[in-house]
Amino acid sequence: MLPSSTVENYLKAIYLGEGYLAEGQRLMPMGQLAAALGVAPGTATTMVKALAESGLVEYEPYNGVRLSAAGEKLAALVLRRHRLIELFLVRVMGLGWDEVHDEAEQLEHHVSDRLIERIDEMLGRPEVDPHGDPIPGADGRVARHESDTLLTCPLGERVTVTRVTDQEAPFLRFIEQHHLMPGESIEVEARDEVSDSVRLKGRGNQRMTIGMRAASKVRVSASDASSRG
Amino acid sequence: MLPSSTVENYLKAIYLGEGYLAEGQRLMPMGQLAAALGVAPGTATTMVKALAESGLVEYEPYNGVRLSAAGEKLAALVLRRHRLIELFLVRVMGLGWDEVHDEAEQLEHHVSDRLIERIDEMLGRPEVDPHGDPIPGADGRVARHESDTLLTCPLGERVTVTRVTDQEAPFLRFIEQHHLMPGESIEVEARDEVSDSVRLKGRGNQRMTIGMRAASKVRVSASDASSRG
DNA sequence: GACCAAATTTTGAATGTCCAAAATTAAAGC
DNA sequence: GCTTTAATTTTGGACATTCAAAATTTGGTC
Repeated sequence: MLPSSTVENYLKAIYLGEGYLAEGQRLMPMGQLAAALGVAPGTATTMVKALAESGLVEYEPYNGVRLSAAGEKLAALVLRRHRLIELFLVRVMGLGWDEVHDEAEQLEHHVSDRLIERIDEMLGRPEVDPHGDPIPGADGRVARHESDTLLTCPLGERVTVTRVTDQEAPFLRFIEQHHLMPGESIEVEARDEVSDSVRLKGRGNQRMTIGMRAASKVRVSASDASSRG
Repeated sequence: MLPSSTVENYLKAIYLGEGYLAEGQRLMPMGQLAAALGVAPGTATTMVKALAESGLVEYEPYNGVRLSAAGEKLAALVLRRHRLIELFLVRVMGLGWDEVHDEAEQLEHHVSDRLIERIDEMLGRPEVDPHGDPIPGADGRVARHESDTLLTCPLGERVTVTRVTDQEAPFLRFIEQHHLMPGESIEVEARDEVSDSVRLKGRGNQRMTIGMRAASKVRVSASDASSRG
């Protein structure tokens, strides 16, 4: 029995919600899951119990839920479809990177393996989507390499934007307008806890100041010296 | 409230099932509808009553069902999406015309207006899909021009294939292999009721004989003299 | 005009997904 | 250790979609 859209969405939400606790015992609280999916808490409980029945998750009542190996693979494949579709919509269909998320959210559940393979081939087996998010392989494996954000990277060093971890259209448009998209080279000049802000030197040494919440959503890596002229 | 995939499929089935009775009072029998959708008869009855409630169809108990104006428009738009997607998959994605129907069957319910508009634009606002089926406009209007089939066209005259009205992959592959795809020029040499067969002269005057059922699924129009030399 | 077969509708029930509100449990403070 | 609060689960119910099987209607036939 192939998983419904709903099941795929639950698995994806758990998969994506796993960036918040130490290794090993990482369990997603039910409340967080319900909130992520926009359903009532009771609904999530019912659904998660069903998912546990079919072996896709491990459920610890009152504690939370975690993906099983099978569930994790399935979730990765959903994400693979999502991200390939996003990249396809931007590169081939010419849509804006701020408008492809919702479309992909729908299509990810209804595109055949055959078509996804065609898309992957047509795009040259890409490794990241337009937001810099890694695209899992057809086997469900992902190359996760840890990286800093604008909140954690060293001050006064040139870094390259690798990833923008917020899919909201207004935020993405802000990023685009300020030349903070993946690939751009920038530098963090200063951070100030009190004013909750981060000062940046961007393209053409243009200065800008953004809030810490926003800064935490921009991932960067040290600009590789070998990549410059 | 936007229509579910199920509702769209019911409307589409009624729309497509309307090629069998005289004008005006054309009603689709419930049994035929149920068969087209692959559901039990009782299921179709229940659903059609609900559709009648929401004004998408007119339902005459024990007689059958017909689309309302609203229902017809909606059905046409579903078909528009379906056919644009099919053409897109063939022309842009390079899939075979025998493998795009099922894919489109899924995607037609989940593609946004925005993306459909992009596809339409990218394909140059096409009028027919890969099978020669007309693509309704964004307003739901279709240019229906009547045409013959290989069963009804004049004998011994050159005609051009315009449309193949069976989406089954094996049939489409047969058509492709025998050069009977839309655009090909052919001639019906003879028909024989007793042997239930039709003899054709195809590309390069290649002879072939096909059954009457198959012949009825290939639509043709008189080859326009102005389109030669 | 009664009867039969075929088509159709009704009935009763199942599944998947959801909610609101009540009941329960866990955690934290005193 | 009791109590309050927050999180979670349970309960009872809704809605859309489906089925199988029983009941009904319709359209002929004799």
